[in-house]
Amino acid sequence: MTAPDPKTEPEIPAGADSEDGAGPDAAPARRHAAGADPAKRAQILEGAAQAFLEKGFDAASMEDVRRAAGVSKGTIYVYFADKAELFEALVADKRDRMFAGVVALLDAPAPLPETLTRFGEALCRALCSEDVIRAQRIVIGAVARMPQMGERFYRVGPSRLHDRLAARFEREVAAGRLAVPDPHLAAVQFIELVSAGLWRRRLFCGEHAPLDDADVARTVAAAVELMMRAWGREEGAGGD
Amino acid sequence: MTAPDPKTEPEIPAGADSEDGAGPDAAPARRHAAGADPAKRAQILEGAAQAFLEKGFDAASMEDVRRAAGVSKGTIYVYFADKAELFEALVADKRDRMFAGVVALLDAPAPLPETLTRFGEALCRALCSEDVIRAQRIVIGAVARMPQMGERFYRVGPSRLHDRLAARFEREVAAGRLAVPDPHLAAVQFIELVSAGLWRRRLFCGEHAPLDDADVARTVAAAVELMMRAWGREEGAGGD
DNA sequence: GCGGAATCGAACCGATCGGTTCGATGGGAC
DNA sequence: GTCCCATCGAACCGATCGGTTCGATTCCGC
Repeated sequence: MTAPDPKTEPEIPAGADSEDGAGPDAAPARRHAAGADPAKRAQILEGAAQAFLEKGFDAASMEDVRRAAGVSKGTIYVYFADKAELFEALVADKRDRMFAGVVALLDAPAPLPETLTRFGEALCRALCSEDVIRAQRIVIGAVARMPQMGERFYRVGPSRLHDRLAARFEREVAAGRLAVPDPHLAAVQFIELVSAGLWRRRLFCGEHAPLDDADVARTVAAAVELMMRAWGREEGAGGD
Repeated sequence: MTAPDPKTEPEIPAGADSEDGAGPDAAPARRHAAGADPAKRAQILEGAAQAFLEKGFDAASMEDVRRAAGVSKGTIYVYFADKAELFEALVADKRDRMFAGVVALLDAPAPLPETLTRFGEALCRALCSEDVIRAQRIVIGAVARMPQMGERFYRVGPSRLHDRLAARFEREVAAGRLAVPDPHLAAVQFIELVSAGLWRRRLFCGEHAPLDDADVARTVAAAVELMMRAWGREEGAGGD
């Protein structure tokens, strides 16, 4: 319960959690203290994901979570203090996993337009995927009651992306390949453009607004083109 | 589509509802059928706005609404079938009122950059204002349970703006003042850029991410500059 | 095989909520 | 003044939910 909790936000741990089903001999079945079995914890989180993503935070009852997770209700409360803490843990888990892959693409040595395209498509697909959209809806809907969660989500997600992309832009400017006057602002713009018209629509319309690969490709290509036309130095100033 | 729904969306009724407090002699106090008094209805909606915006859809109880509105609980259920219908009516009311003013700015006879700036700033301020942010959070959070509401919100709001701005772009292209190859896509992009980095941040971070006029001006100016540099024909191709 | 701890499972509690009911009230229409 | 009806207000109902309790069970460590 928000105690002198030592879990300082880990720097996006990429992938380092498989300890249950995968490794058959790594750490098969040690005895764990109450509420300290990572496999059990993951099992609960998985059930929570199913329940919350299907019904939302309020509508999903702890009974739903229990059923989906296949554990006893009491056990859940051994691992998590209450419903809110469980949900926050779930969000933190999925969030870190999601952004880890995307942000890495920014350091590719490829030319900027190519890197932007790859990065943009990955980001767009991630942000607009069904599960992530559902999760974001729930987080956004819960911001009023759990402000720190939304704030963290934004800081670890979009905000970090802004900074990393801005850094890449600055490198391009330094190399004389880009003429953007405000790299950070441009980064914010690009990240917005990458899902222009898609993310918001999916957020409000859900399954009634599906998106295919063509949508993503078209949107990202347009974003890259707009940026390069405006600020590119090598190939953006010509005709159409 | 998706339904032979007879209640075709009214074309944004602008302003045509004041019948209560304002006019002291217009229609002072006629006897109304049960559930047919516009003033009473507005009173309930006002209370609902207070309650829902403060606590959210689930957390706000009908008792909260009743208290804020200053009416009897039974009366509420004379005017609205249930909690969901009340909320939908509230959203429809605020939504129409909000977009009406913004969309009108697009038909101004001023030059494109000036029009875009005015339109963009008005839109950005509207979308990011405290109440609207709160309302959007609630709508988004409720999409899973009330899909048609989110869909309508998007269709009457952002989607309509896309179309209207695209039409303006097309006019500019026809007049030879703009070289954008896909006006609708550009419109989507511009509307996204207008609140780039502001709307999403406000949505997730709430009051911890306030925005002042300078933020709005800077963001919109950058959006206009980006679009005009990329596609403008008269003044965008020059230096920095 | 034994002891012990983690987990199970099912009942249980207090509180809240959406929605209903019904007699009292008060203000317009005549 | 009188009737009428929309509204009031307060109690009430059934259901759900978050969270707790506690004896039964299972399984690890030895």
